[in-house]
Amino acid sequence: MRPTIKDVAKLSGVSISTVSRVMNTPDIVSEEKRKRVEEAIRELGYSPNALARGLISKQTHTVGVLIPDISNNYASELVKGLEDAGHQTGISLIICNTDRDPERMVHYLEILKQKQVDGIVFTSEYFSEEYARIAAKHRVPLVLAATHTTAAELPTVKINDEEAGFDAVQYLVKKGHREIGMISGPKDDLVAGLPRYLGYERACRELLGQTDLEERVDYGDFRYEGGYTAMQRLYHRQPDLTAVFCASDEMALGAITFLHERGLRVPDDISILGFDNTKIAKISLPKLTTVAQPIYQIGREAMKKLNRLTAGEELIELTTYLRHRIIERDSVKSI
Amino acid sequence: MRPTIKDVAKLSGVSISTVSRVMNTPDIVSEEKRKRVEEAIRELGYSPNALARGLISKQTHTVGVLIPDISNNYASELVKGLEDAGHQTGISLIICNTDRDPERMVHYLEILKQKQVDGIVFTSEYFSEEYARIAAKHRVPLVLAATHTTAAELPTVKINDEEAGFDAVQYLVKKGHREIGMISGPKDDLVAGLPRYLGYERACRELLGQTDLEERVDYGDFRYEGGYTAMQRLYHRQPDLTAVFCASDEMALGAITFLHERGLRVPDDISILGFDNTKIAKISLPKLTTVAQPIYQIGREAMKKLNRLTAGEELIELTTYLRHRIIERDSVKSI
DNA sequence: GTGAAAGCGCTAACAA
DNA sequence: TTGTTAGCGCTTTCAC
Repeated sequence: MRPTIKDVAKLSGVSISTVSRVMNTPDIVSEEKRKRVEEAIRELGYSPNALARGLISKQTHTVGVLIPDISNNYASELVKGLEDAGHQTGISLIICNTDRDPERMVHYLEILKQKQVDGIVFTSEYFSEEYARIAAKHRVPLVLAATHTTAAELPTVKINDEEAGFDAVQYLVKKGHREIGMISGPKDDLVAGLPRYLGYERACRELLGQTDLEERVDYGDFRYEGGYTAMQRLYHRQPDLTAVFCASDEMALGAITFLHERGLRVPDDISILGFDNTKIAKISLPKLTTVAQPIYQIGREAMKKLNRLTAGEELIELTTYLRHRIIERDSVKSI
Repeated sequence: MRPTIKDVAKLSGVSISTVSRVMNTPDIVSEEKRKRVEEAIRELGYSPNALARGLISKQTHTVGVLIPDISNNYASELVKGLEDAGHQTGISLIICNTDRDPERMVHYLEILKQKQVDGIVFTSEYFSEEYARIAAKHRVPLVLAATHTTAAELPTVKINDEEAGFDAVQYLVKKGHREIGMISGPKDDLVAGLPRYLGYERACRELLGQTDLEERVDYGDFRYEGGYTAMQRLYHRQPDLTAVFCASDEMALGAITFLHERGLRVPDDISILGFDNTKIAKISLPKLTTVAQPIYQIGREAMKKLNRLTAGEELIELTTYLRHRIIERDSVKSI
C-alpha cells in the first residue's frame, strides 16, 4: 500500500490536519513541526491522493480534449499548444479521439463528466446542435479551438477563415495572377470549407470583377487524394488557370502530384497556394507557399481561455481571432 | 450542484446502496426498484462521480502516456493506437508531452502518481536509468512502446530495429545495389539510431562482404534539415553511391531535396530508402519507398499489454516484436 | 498553532 | 432483496 496522510502523521508525531497544512498552507505551521513533517514525507515517498483532494475541492486540474483525429498533423500541433499551456498552469489533458463519430463523442462527454474534468476543449470539427444540447446539460466550461458554431454562444479561438481566403487570393493577384482557381473543402463544412470559399469568391469579385466562378472551383476532402482528383477535374475544365488556391496543404500536394504527372511544373507552369502551413509544407518539393494558421498558438490561447473560465473570470472577448499570414516559399511565382 | 447518489436515492425512495447496486450489479436488484432508480437517474441526469469511485476501488481507468513530442507524425499515430485500444476497454489517456526534458518528465511522473493512474505508457525515447529508478519507486505498471531499455526488465512493444536495418539493405541488394550508403540517426540514440546502423553494417558485411563502412555513413537527427546536410556531406565524400538508406522518412526527404538541387534525380540517378512510413512518405515527390513500422499497431498492443498487467495477468512475453515491412513506392529502382 | 471531527460521493461488508 | 454503516484519503471548520 502507498503511504497516506495518516502514515505521515504517525511518523512525524502530528495530526493529519497538520500534515495537510504543511502541504497547503505551510506558513501557518510552526517551523519545527513543518520540518518534521517534510522529513517524514520524504522518507515515506508520500504524495497526496488527487482523487481524495478533488472529491473535496471540486477541482481536478484536468481538462478533456475532444479531437476528431489526433494522428493528423494539424491536430497534433494544436494538442501540443494545449498541452504546453496546460503544463504551465498545472493542468493535465485527457485526450479523446472522436473519429468524427457522434456516438463516440457523446460517450466521451459522459466519461469526462464522470471524471469531473474542470473543462473541455472542443477542436477542429463543427460543433453541432446536438453537441451543444448535451454540453449545456453538463454545465462544464467549454472552449472551441480552431472551429466555431452557430448552435450556441461559446468561447472560441480561431483564425478568420473568410479573411484568410480573401487574403490568399489577394496575394495571388499581387503576384500578377488573374486566372485563379480554387480547390475548396466541402461547402457543407462550416469550419474550413465554406468560409474559405466565400473569401475566395469575395476577392475574385472585389479585386478582379469576376463573378461566375463555378467552373473554376472544385472540391476535395482536405486530403491528398482529394486534391489530386480535384485538380484533375479542374485542369480538364480550365487548362488556362495560372494559379490554384487550395484549402489545405495536403490537397495542394495532391494537386502538384497530378500536375507533375501531366508534365506541368510548379510554379513555372502553374502556381499553387496551400493552406495550414503543416510540416509537409516545408519539406515538399517544391516547398509550399501557404496560408499559415498559428495552430500551436490557437492551442495555447484556447487553454488560457479555459483557465480564465474555470477561474470564474470575465472573458474579455467571446471569440478570439488569431492572425493568419502567408508564408512565401517556392510554389507560387510572379507573372 | 450536480446530483449525487443521495439525490437519486431520495427521488426513487430507496437507499443509496440500492442505487449503487443498480449501477454496478443490476441483476441483484428487484425489477421494480431497478426501474424506479433508472427513472430517477434519467430524470436528474445523474452520473456517478469517478473520483469517489476511484477512491474506493483503487482504479481510475486512466493511464498516463509519456511522449517526447506529440506534434510529431510518428508519435501522434502511436497515440491514436493507444487511444483506440483504450477506448475499447474504457481507459482514458492523460497525455504528457515531455519535450525530452528530464525535469518535465519527473514532474509528470509525480502528477500521474497523484492522479492514481492505473498505468503508464512510455514512448519513443530511451528509458534511462534515472527514469527506471523513479518509476520503480512509484510501483505503477509501466509499458514501453516503440522504445526499449537496458535499465530494467520492462514490458515492451516495438519492432526489431536491427533486423529492420538489415532487411532494408537486403532489399537494396536484391534491387542490384552494391554501393549503399546510410544516413543514420545518432549512434548514441539506442532506440532508432544505433540498432538500425548495426543492421546496416551487418547486412553490408554478410551480404556484400564489405567492412570499412565509415565513409559511407553520415548522421542526422531524424529531421528534414539533418537529412539534407548529411546527404550533402555524404555526396561530397561518396559521389558514386547508387542507394542511400535513411533512418527516417524526414531525413530521406531532406536527402532528396539536396540531390534535387544538385540536379540528381531520384530514383533514376540514385535510390533513396526511407524509414517509418509516415504520412509524408505517401505524398512526397517521388513517393517514398520505406521501411514501415506498424506504429498504430504498436500503440494498440502496448495498451493491451498494459491492460493485462493492471489486470494482474501473467505476460506471455516481456518484449513483443511487431513485424516491420518494406513498402515499395517510387524512390528506389532496380539496377 | 494544533487536533478532533465532519464530510466530499461512493462501495462493500454486515445485518436484517 | 434491501438498508445501515464504516471508511477510501483528504480538507476544513471548530474548539482549544
